[in-house]
This record gives sequence, C-alpha cells and structure tokens, in this order.
Amino acid sequence: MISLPKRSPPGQSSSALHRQIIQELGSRIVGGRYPAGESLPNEEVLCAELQVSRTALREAVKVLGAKGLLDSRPRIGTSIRPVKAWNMLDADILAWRCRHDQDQGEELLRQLSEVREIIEPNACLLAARNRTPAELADVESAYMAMAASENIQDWVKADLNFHVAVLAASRNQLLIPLSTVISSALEMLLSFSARRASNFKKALPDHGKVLEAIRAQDERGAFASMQKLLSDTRARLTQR
Amino acid sequence: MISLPKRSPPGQSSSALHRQIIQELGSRIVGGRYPAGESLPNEEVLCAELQVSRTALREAVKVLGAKGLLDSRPRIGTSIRPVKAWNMLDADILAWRCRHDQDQGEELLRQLSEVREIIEPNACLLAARNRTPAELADVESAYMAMAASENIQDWVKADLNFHVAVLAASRNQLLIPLSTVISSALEMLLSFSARRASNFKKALPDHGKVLEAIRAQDERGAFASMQKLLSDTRARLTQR
DNA sequence: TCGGTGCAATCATCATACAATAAGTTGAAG
DNA sequence: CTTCAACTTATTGTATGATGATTGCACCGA
Repeated sequence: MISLPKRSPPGQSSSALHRQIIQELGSRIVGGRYPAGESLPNEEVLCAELQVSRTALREAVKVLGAKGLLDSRPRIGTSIRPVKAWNMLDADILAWRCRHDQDQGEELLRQLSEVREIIEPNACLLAARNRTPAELADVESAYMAMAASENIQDWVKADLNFHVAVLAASRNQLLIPLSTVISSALEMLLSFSARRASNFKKALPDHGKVLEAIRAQDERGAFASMQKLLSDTRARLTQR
Repeated sequence: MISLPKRSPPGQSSSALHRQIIQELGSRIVGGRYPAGESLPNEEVLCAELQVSRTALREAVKVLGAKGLLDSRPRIGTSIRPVKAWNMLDADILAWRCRHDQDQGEELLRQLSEVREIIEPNACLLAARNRTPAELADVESAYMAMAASENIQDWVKADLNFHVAVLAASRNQLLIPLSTVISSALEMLLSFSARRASNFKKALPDHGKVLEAIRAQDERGAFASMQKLLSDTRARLTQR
C-alpha cells in the first residue's frame, strides 16, 4: 500500500490548522456572514468558537489582512474592509467567491470571462512572439493531454494546463499570476454547465489552432485564434 | 499646527512592527539576499537578528507566505519559493521590485508597460460602456487636478488617480486590483525620467481625449485614445 | 455646553513550554 | 554490502499567560 503523499503540495503552508482557520474565516467573510464594515467578534470569543489558540487565530487574521479582507486595531477590533479593498485577484478569495456567490454567480462569471477575453488573446500574441522551444513543448503536451483525455476531469485539468502554459510562454511575469482568473473561470464554467460527459472535447480544434499559431510564431493568428476560442466558449455557454 | 495623521491609513495593518518586519524580510528576499530555493535562517536566529519576538516574526512570515514568497515546514525550515510562485501582482512585491531591481529595472518597466497596454485600452472601452455619472465625475475631477497641478508630484498623483478612476469606471471588480501595476509603472517612469519640472504636462491633451470619449460613451474612441496615450508615453520614454 | 482627563476594551508584543513533523542517523537483519 | 525500520533531533506549529500600546468613551470640572 502506497502511503498518501506525506508533504503537502508546495505553496500551501504546511500545517492544517492554520489553513483551516484561514479558510473558515475567509469563507465566512466572503459569504457575507459578517456585515461589511463592521467588526468581527473579539479574539477571545473567536478562539472559543473555533476552538483554537490566539496564536493560530492571529496568524490567520494577519494573512486575511494581507489579502485586504480585514483590518484590526487596538480598542476598535478587527473589522471587515469594504469590498472595494479586497484583493479580488487573490486565488483564495476567488475560490471562496466561486463557491459562495451562487446568487450573483453569473455576474462573477461574466467578469471573469471579460478579463479572460482581454488578457488571453494578448498573452497568446506575446507567446507567439517570445516563446522558447521548451515553452512551446509545454503548450503542446497540454494539448496532447486534452486530446487524450477520456473523462471531463482530465479534460479540465489539461485545459487549465494549456492556458497556463500559454500565459507562461508570453514571458511576462505579470501575466502569469492571472492564471488564477482562468482557473476560477473554468471552475465556474464547470459548475454551470451540467458536466455531461459527452461532447466535452468540442473545443479541441480551436485549441489546436492556437497551438499551431504559437508554433509558427504567427502573432496575429495567435491573437485571433485565442479570441475565437474564447468567444466560442462564451457562445456555447449563453446558448443554454 | 495640525498633528500628523494618528491612525495609519486603512489597509496597512495598524502597528508598525509588523509592517517593518514584513518590509525588511520582503525587501531582502526580493533583493536576492537569500538564494532562491534555499532556507532562511531559523526562527531563533532571525529573532535575534531583527530584535523581535518569535510571535511577531512568525506573523510576518505567514504574510510573506501568503504572497508566495516563503514556504515553511517543520524540521526543514522556511525556504524561499521559486520566483515563478511569487504573486507578482501584489502591491508590496511590486514596490520592492521597483526599488531593488535597478539592474533589471528596464525589463520590469517593459513588462509593466506591456500589461498596461493590454489592460488599459480595454478597461477604458468598458468604462465608456458602463460608467455611471458618479464614476465619470471621478475621472473628470482627476483630469481637472492634472490640469491644475503646478509641480510634478501633484501631476503624478493626479495622473494615478485618473487611471485608477478609469479602471473603476469599467465596473469590473477584477480589473480594479490591477491599479497596483499602473501605480508601480508610474513610480518607475518617475525614477527613470529625470523629473525635470518643465513640460510635465505634455500628456494632458491625450488624457482629455480619453475623458471626452468616456463621457460620450464612445467605446471605440475610448479604446483608441487610451492606446494612443500609452504609446505616446512609451515613445517619449524610449526616445531618451 | 464645552473641553480636558482618566478608564477600560481590544489588539500588539513578548516569553515560555510543549507538540508535531520529518530529515538524518543508527543499527540490525538479510 | 545492502536494505529497511526504528530512533534521534532540529525546526516549525500550537498553546498559554502576562504585559504594553492604542484610543473610543464616559466622566468631571469650568
């Protein structure tokens, strides 16, 4: 029997407890459980409620503060910052919104798609211009994985890898973090479309054209083919 | 005599010490003082060096971890994550890079400008489509401040407000956080151009056209005028 | 009514102790 | 000699209690 992976994946602060508190509080805040602008319960109460020590709680509060959700001051307490101040591009916040915003989910998905349609064609153009052979190989292998996928989970995973690889190939470090937007958009698309197993490869030819344009270093073609891919996706969604 | 602002501006975790440790460690890491992939000194040593308690140090480390800079594990230590994992859109990280990357500063400025030229024309188009009267007024008052500015500091401040107001008017919550990119770009532009006091208003007419296009809800005009503004800025820079 | 002044609630920081984790070491079995 | 499991130990994770700093708020005097 192979033991489960012992080290947590990189990027997630190792320990469980910490992560749990961040998740719990972050979910509550994004979910609107605490009124925006008002205060959280004080440390003592929250510690009792969550059954953790002040140390653990405070470290979580500090992290949420760095994400723009909280602001704590002596005597005042820890208050929820206005939505305007939240770092909406943060991976965690996006994930919490994806799961909580089921009311305004369509609005969030609209904004996610809007950003994708701005970023990705341009990133794709840059990828065609700047790609190295190694980065082209990454895009290609993601495409291969999409073609070879036999269920929708594998497809989505490979799809995400494809788009991230394109961003990476643009060789612009500031574009790479936007892969969180793409990731969230795909997650929401999944939750909307009733993930029927048939026909999930409908977008494969469009991806193929993107790959070929990047390979040929055809900048305008790369831009156009990515734009087409995204608008087709949008059309397929709105037609339901 | 008016007293200095007593409460730290919102968004900055109140107390100084935290902020100091975060700044100090973040600067060191971004500045390359610790080899990427390798470990920081352990907590005891760092506490002694920075003259702070473990609590304070650990809270800072947790925040830097949330920014993607660090990853700490028992027995292993706290290690610098690969540059690829850094959240380059984070306001702090961008600021640290602006001050430290003097070697590769031009490369950073190039990437910042690239992102601006992708985002801003499209955001401007959306602003023309979606703006409310209030948001239009914000753009306009920033423009007025630019016109009225009498020194380069006031000009830059108003310029930043102008571009942030345009992003806000796009009514896309995911675009607003990108104002950090614009802010950093302007800061770098300042540090490059030798801030001579004359002629700093050269870009005013371009901004006026952007304002008018947004007012008239002329989407294509808004896109084009913002694109022209940015390309003119780039031209003015490279010509030195 | 107004302005200063002290109180007290809350977070900020510190110090210490113990638990959990996992790399490295050791030693025994094959 | 190799292999693998158990032990050791360095490092971070969590808990707890005490003290300092900040500041809204109530109280008090003019």
